[in-house]
Amino acid sequence: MSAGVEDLRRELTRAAVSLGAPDSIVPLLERPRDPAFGDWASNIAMVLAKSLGLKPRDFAERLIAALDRSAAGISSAEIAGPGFINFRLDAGTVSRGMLALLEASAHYGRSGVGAGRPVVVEFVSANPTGPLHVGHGRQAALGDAISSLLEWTGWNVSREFYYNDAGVQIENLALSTRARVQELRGAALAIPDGGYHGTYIAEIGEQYVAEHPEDAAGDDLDALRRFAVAALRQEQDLDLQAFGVVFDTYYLESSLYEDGRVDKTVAALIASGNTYEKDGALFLRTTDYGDDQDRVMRKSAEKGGTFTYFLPDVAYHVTKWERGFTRAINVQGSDHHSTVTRVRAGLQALGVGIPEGYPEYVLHQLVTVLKGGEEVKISKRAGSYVTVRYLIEEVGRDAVRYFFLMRKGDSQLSFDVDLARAQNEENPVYYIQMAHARLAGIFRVGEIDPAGVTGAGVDFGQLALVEETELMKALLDFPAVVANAADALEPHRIATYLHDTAGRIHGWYHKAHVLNEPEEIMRARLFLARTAQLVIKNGLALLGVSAPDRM
RNA sequence: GCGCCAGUAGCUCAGUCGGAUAGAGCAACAGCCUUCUAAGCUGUGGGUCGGGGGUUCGAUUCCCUCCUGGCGCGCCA
Repeated sequence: MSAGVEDLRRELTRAAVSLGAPDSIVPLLERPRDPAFGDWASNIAMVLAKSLGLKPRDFAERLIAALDRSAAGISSAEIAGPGFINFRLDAGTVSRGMLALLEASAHYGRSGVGAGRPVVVEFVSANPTGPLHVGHGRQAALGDAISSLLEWTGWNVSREFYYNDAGVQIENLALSTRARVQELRGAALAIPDGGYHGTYIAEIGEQYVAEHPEDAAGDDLDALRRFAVAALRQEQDLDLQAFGVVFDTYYLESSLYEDGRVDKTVAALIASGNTYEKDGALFLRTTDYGDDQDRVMRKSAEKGGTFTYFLPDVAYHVTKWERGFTRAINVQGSDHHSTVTRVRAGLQALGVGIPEGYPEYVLHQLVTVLKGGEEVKISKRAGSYVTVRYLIEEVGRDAVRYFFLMRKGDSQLSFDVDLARAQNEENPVYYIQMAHARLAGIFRVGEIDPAGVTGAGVDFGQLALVEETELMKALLDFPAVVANAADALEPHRIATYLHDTAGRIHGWYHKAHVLNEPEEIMRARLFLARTAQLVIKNGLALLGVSAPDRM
């Protein structure tokens, strides 16, 4: 956590408890809006005063009297307004924190609350029926950043991609490919209902014929299916590569059928007594677990007698648990939010000890794409949609990543392609990268090795500008920001923090010259430049965005 | 009809466990380059935090209700 703050929190707790507060009290410490108030503020006196039968300001006074300032690492504590207590950290606390920052360097911001426990983060999980579209892009950026946040807070993360390579949609893919193959031979195009109309299917059809001259008519549906799936998987892999996202595992839906897990799961659910048959179909009593209606697991014979999608989904999540992932996070589009209750219900119905909130879900709102001032409809059927690859080629990987991460997942996102392209010079990601590049420029021009900067001999008294003290405070906040963002599974907090911190760096850079200043000043400012650079670089790394030394 | 998400400056959005004068970028206006990157900095203007009620020392934040928008509610996946 932020250097000094935990000491202050601990000492504040001790003092409050000694005055009669409950042991469980955790004082809230926050940055005052106005830095003139101090470094940290607490409302603890207002929270506790009533239950202790005191006026807030009176209680605050006793609390301050009970504080051991040196243990708390503060130089002053003042009562303000209705009963806030404003604290100022002593100089030693700040300088120790800054030295610890440099010491940690590339590791600064990491913490160990995860204690090496395993967590599986599932994201993208696109069906192999087309290239990745802009919605997958948001999910890829979000899932990867959440994974990084968890890694930075000590979790043992596995990034997983679930492939729906079984079932109706793959059958439709095979049939659509066959229709294209037959079209090549002069037949009228006959794409089935629920099939795929995109022109990329035609390209796959051409490749198939070229590589399978023995089946120029497309009679072998099995071979067509395998070929099309392989081709689209490769396309998606290339998309992910271009985006810089690497998965640890790919889990195939088809394997759940092959190894009997689907059948086993049905049997277990029936044995649990949570199912019933109606109109020839097998239902699971999901209403017992909060769903608004019971769901079909296996269709009636007249509908084919096959399983609905959600059964293999349950079987799949059982494997996550059995593979030792006591924590599982699914990143999905909000259009799938109805599956949340269902999957959890299925896992609970099995009664195998999986906790109620398993898996956790991060749902993001959908992305609309604007182009030429008009919304581009994302439709696989019509074959018209904006791909991840296109966005990357247009505005670059860093900008795409940052755009997808700068907003809360709960907010709808409208990605204006023209604007993103035209915005090249006013893009927030460049603003942040520029802060890093400017700092790197100081070392380059001064011919100083940034890695050689040490805290030795730095006189922190030289860093007395408001821009400098405020920047140091921001830098010392970074670990707490990372921890909070990881806890909330909200990478946009890192983006917001970086933008704010970059602004402080630009302001400082403009005001405080570094090179060719008197020795003491230059040494202190080089130290600040180096530490600020590290924080920006670490933060951008968390988001999967590069931190160039020169722009 | 029911469920989930959202509604904050002209636009796009932040706002942590309820705190002090609600913030940033873009857009607008006025300034700043012989010194480490002007992809930058400084300043100005701009708000019924969707409406109404409630809880309390205090509500953008919590509760209720209504309005608006997106998504979902299938023996599709």
